[in-house]
Amino acid sequence: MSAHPERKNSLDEIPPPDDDTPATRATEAARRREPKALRREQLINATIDSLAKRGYAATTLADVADGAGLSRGIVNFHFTSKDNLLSETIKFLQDEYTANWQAMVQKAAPDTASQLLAMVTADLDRKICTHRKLAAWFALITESRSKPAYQEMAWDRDAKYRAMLASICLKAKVEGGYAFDPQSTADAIYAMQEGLWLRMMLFGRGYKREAALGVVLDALCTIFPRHFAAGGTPLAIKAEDQ
Amino acid sequence: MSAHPERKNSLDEIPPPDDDTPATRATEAARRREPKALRREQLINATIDSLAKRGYAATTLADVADGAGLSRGIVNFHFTSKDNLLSETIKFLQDEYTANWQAMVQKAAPDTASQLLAMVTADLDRKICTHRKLAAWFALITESRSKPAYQEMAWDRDAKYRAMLASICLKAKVEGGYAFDPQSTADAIYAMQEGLWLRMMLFGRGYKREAALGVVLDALCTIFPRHFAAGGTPLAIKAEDQ
DNA sequence: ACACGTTTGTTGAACGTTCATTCAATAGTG
DNA sequence: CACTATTGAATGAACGTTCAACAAACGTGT
Repeated sequence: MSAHPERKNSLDEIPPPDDDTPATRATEAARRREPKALRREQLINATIDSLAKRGYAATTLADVADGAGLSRGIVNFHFTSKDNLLSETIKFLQDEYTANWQAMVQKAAPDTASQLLAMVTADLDRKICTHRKLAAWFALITESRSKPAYQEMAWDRDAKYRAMLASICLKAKVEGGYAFDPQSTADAIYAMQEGLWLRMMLFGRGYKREAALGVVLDALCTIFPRHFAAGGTPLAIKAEDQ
Repeated sequence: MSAHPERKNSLDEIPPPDDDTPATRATEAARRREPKALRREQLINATIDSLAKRGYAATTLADVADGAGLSRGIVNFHFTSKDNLLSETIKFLQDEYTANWQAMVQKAAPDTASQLLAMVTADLDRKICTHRKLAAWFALITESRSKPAYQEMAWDRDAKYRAMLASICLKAKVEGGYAFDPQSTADAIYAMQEGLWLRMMLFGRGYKREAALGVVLDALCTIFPRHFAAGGTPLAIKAEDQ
């Protein structure tokens, strides 16, 4: 009855639990049974796709709905308004970002160099540092002038990351006897990473994750020469001198 | 006859040559005599204002015209289309940016430290690093996904700056006996500056030019310890060792 | 098991608004 | 009188939102 051929959302699609009706996967019926949260995530993903492909200005609800393989009115049912959809999208991206680096730092070894390396590589992680996610994030954050809610979220995200980075830089300074100011150094590193994000976003196929990673690792070597070996970036754990 | 009270363009307004009619500055008549290029610049300035204040999505031709104190159809007369107006605006910003750092580098002393300092402070110059210009630039550049012309301009701008910065880093490396890779270091510095731009754009009143300048100078001290003294950033010109 | 009303998710057409663009009319200039 | 710059109303397209209709799933009583 409907004209939607198939839903073709981007990757990270979770196959539904496959509960009953094992036969031909009655698509229409199975789709309807998916929980509300899944449908919301599907629409957010379609929004990210649209933002990345067409930019903020050209992202329409019709395009989002088409991208998700659903009909026109669907977004207003799940998100009540376009503004709200975009708010939830930026929230999704920020939450994913913060959760990712926090998890990576927790998983890393407790020594200073490892912690620093974890924070810095988290930003360039495969999961976070996709072209579409970067493009969507910049498209949204750039419009934050007119949306105070965005700005607040961005500030929050920033504050958490900066504080953590600064505390690690302080530890490194004590251990390595460096002369730098910890907060200033943390700001410099953080700014460098956002600048590399911008480059990756702008020049997609011309500046890849690996290139950015190389720049970051080189920078760590020159800033923390007693914590990182010159070559690639094996970390020389410091413990002998105080 | 018209309802436009006064034109209230932002700063850098060039007062018209004030040629004849010395009396009360017959506004309407004087305005009409201004050359075409001036009117175009006026409209571009109004566009930057609108982009900064309302964001890309909410920037309309009506708003630009109002900002310039002119009527609705005026933009299409001078720029034929909105797309073209935005193209010319981003071109204006990029040209101003490139001309500024090139002039500052040329004016600076020829030693490595001075050249480096000139390049780096040019980005944070009063003339370039205005909140409205940053906001407008990000708004436009972020939408470059859908506009290949923007991307090409951005690539050009980047290439010039990066090449110059890399060549200076190479000189510094030879002079100072540093271990870093020159291109990688140049990329790191450049990325850091764009990241600081982003912060300034996002947190307007919460992160000022002076703060960013401090971060950059500190970074120069740690990266080029033989070229920059630790305290503020007086540059210790290197000439004695080879 | 089955029938039936309720709830929930979904659709697509309709509405009203906003906006870029066009253009005929007008005013200023040489 | 040409010519150029400017105006403001008209046009038509695009978009967000609303809503009546529909369909599937669930609950209840039998």
